[in-house]
Amino acid sequence: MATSVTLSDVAREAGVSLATASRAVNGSANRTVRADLRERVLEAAQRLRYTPDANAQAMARGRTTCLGLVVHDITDPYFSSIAAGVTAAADTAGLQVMLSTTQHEPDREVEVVRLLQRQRARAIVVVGGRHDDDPGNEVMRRALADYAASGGSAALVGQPVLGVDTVVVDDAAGAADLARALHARGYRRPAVLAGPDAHLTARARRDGFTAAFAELGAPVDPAHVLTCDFTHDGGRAAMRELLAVGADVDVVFAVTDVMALGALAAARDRGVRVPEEVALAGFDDILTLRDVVPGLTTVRVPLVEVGALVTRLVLEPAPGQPRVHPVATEVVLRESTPDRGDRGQRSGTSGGMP
Amino acid sequence: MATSVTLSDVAREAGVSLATASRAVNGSANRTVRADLRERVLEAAQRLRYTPDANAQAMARGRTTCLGLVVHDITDPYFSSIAAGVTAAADTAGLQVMLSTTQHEPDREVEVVRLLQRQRARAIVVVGGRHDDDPGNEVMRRALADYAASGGSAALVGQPVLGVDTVVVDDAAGAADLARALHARGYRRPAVLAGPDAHLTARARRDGFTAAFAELGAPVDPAHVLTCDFTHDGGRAAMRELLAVGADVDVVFAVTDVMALGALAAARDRGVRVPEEVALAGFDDILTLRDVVPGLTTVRVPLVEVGALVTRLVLEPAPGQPRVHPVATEVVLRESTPDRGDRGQRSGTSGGMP
DNA sequence: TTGTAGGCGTTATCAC
DNA sequence: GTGATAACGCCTACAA
Repeated sequence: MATSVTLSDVAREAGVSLATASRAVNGSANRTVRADLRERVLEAAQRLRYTPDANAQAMARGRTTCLGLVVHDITDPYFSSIAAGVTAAADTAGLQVMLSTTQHEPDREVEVVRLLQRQRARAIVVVGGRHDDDPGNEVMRRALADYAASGGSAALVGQPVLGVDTVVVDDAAGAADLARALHARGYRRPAVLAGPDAHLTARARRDGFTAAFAELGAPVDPAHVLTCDFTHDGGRAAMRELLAVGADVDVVFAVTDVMALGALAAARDRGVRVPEEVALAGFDDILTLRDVVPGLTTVRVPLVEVGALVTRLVLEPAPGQPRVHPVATEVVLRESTPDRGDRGQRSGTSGGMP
Repeated sequence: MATSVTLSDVAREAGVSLATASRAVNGSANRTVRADLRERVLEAAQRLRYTPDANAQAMARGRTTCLGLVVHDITDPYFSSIAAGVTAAADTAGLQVMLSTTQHEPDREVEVVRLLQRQRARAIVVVGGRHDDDPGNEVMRRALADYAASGGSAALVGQPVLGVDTVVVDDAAGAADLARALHARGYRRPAVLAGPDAHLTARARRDGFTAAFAELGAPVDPAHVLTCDFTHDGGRAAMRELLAVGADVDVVFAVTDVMALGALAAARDRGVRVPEEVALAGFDDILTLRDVVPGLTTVRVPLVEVGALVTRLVLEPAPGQPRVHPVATEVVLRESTPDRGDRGQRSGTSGGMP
């Protein structure tokens, strides 16, 4: 920085030693400063417009006030809500949040952890479901282990496969609850926009959903479980596919709200009305969609709380085994899945898709 | 951090001096290192799992690789889209983003700028419309000036009243375009959920809208211009008020999409159907709403681009007067404001959805 | 090309 | 309670 006032300047101006100035500006641990001296120092600091250099403090103290946050895509309401929880909790703890986005690229995620380690972030929060690929996870696990070895602590929102404390949303149970609720509303021919097969969150939601429907005696047609990207466009593509083949389906479950939005777009493109011709449900209960009419049936995940929780977790690291903190969900029924009433029989002119 | 490998360790391990190690790890400007030596150093670094300390580098070099980003609320799609643009551009420039949220509190905004200055952020991007209160702006202006004096550069997305480079969305023109489009669709009795009176963005949108309607010979009833918070709940409260008095209105313009969502919630609460009983339009064209059915008529602001733009701007500071970079908008007509057809004259409509 | 040494701004450990 | 002074980890003239 061009010309910045240092603590030495302040000390000189106040006529005290550097040490005293330091103690006055940031109350030292045990040492204390005489009131009048501190007054003088503070005045001098103000007069000179002194601003402490956090980098220098970090060096001297051996720790920064930075917390790293890793998400895939900050425009995704899922991540931005969690991010809000993280920033709030970090703020409470007096930490700044360093935000990194990975654009859904695993390599980039590892890279970003390394970057955060360079910054000597005091803690790292990684958000995002893991994939079922050992080599990929292994790289990430290694990066986090390196980071931990350097003294930082990390935590994850996802699945406990990285050797760090993890907040785990009970996706399977939530999806099963949703399935039962839809069944109760009379749906019998569900389809699933399932996301990537290897994505553990997607898989848990898909499996929880299909298992519950099977248990209810209305097994999901395997042909109606569509793999796709875990994104808006993924949902859109899968829905388009579903519509293209004219699948006989009365409700579509997209494993995230954002994917459900993509599905909605596909339906619109094809002129298929939701929920009149086909019902739709998502997962997450993202904020922006809460007031849309017709409302999207979904499974609420307390995203902001999850963010705050994982942050508190990472800031009070526990020795020993990585902890797992489960988070419950709640089904939210809205207009996108109206009651079919007649328990599975088609009513009116349409019930399936074209 | 607990036990971290330093460059000295690497140098010793490689049998070279600290200086050589430094030059090998980060290719020094002019000095170059013999190939075999560099190889040895890099190997040693790898073996020891050396990670450069960005804080130490920042001290030695006199500049960090941090860019500060200040937004009101990261869960708001408006801000998160801009944030995405900022992080992308920052990443391109090799910078990390430090995210701070103000929760709509002006004091907090100033505080956050100071925090960023402590961190010696290389640049600061502030996002958010200004208020029409000189004292408040003066404090912020002062904080940014202090920051600039310390060698950083700042830029703003909002109105050019802070003495820094500013990206200015042409809100008035966008709102006027919207008004004309609505008029062309036959709307004659508009209401405005206007946000805070002192909020310059809100005001520009409101005034652009009302001026255009007045020009078209259908002036907005002043009683139908409602002041409210610049938030979801603000829109909701205002809409509730509007509905409570049974205002004679055929279209409601909320000055942001998020406020329009609040309005939608209020309508739903009261059992008023949109757009059958009253049409609704917003501003921003936030991502999440693009595929909702019925679509929300709005004015598109290229948010991600705005974020990238302001970041590029702040990273190539120009001497002299603060620059102003205007950004144009585009009306997007959707189903929330169907053509009234039978009313008044028609002119060609723009945009629109399938 | 390589090494030496001073300095970046602060904290912390000592004596006093 | 206060003040020198040695770290902290790295970069960079400057000297060799």
